[in-house]
Amino acid sequence: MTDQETSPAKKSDATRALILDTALRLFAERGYERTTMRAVATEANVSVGNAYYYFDSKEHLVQGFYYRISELHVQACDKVLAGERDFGARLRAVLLRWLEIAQPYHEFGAQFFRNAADPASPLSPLSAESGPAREIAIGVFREVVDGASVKMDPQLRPDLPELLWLYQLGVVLYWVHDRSPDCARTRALVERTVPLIDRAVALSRLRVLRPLIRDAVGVVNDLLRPDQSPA
Amino acid sequence: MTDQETSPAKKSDATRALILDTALRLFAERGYERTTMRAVATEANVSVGNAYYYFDSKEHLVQGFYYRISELHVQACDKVLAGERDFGARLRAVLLRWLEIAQPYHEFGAQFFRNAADPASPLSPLSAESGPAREIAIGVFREVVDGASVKMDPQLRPDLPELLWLYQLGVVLYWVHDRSPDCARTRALVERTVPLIDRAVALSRLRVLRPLIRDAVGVVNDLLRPDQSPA
DNA sequence: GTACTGCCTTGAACACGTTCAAAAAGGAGC
DNA sequence: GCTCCTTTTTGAACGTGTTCAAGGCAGTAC
Repeated sequence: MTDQETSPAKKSDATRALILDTALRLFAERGYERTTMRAVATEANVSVGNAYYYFDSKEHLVQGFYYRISELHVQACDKVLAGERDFGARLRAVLLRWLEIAQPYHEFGAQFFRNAADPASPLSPLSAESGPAREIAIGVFREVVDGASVKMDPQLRPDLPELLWLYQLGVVLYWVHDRSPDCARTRALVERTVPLIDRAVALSRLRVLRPLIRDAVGVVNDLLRPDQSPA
Repeated sequence: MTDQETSPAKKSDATRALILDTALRLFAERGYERTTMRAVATEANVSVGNAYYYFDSKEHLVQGFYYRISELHVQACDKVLAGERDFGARLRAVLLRWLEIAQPYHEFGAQFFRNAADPASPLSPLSAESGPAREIAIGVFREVVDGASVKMDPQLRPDLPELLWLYQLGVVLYWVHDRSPDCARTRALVERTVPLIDRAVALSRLRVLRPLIRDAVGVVNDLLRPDQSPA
């Protein structure tokens, strides 16, 4: 229940990293279910118990995946966002980039989200333990918004990155279910919903809509803030 | 992978029902994880193997829960919806009623949604196997819409029930995470989001919003229809 | 050197979901 | 009654995640 080694990293790190790398490789190769802890241990040349010394459970190995994807995504987004100023185009690029990066882990992604949906799991994107990774992910969307030339309800702007992150969560959920070749359907979802969001954001300036938006943002702030919700 | 006894019900039904009842009782008493198949079998006075003769897996026992809740909810909604014509009030009543009915299974609900989020699982609310139960659930929202005196974009009306069902899925997801006493936070979420939806539906008649709504409904129809999406 | 202390490593053992070959219990036809 | 076939029932055995008592293996103090 404890031991979230994010920065202190006391325990010998070489072995830890070796085990994690081995696990992620096997997950990608065979999928999550078909990768046994015994196999991970054997391939990493350690004992089963030793793997459990570094990772509290098989699920905890998955968190490495979450971090890795986030890192790669942030890197990739820096390049992708460089020349583009249009909000919709920026959002689209960021989402499609994520899909590309995560593609090798597609089958495995199902298991990831199975855990993520379990509130008891430390892997839930809303859990305190996922806080740092979540902040990074939301940061990408802050970048998308801040670097874009787009007019919108000023009340919306500070919270839009978080809302976009929630939207991405939805896209990922769809992606996880997606069995179409090369996940074409998920890409279609992005292509069709990004313009909708783009237009909705622009429309947020309409006077009639403002009170609605203000209240909606209020609900998100009061009840959906990860740090205080709902646990 | 087969054997979804929904209507044919060849196998002796008494034993099957006994096992299911026992399981649901134990789930409610001890939670899902702490209820072993051995315990279910013992309490139901059958052998472990026999339980597996009637239910392909422990997860399949959970589907019984899904059906039971749906049934109770539909029944309860008939009464609740009788006198009320206001859309917001109807929606609110239906959602709050669900929370009351599901309350005894709150801890267990976590496990339910863990399964539900797994696309490979037959328990996913979007899966073909959950089709009948889903239709019933959406039917409740159709009833909410049809019996309400509310003006809205006519393009929206046919799809609104399904959208509301998706919204309820979100509420349930929140509820599953909710650790506040008596799930007060989830009830607060309902109290605050229902008026928002009520206003949003009313605003759907605005000319400027119509194209946006039309396209959004189109996306839902093309890409979120359970029967063809995304699998 | 020896002893102590704290980190690391081990693999056997445990718990629980699941499978399976075999046996029991019905039932149909005679 | 007996035979043959299907449905149901059994419990031992298997696979896998996880735990744990025991044992190395530093490094430090003396």
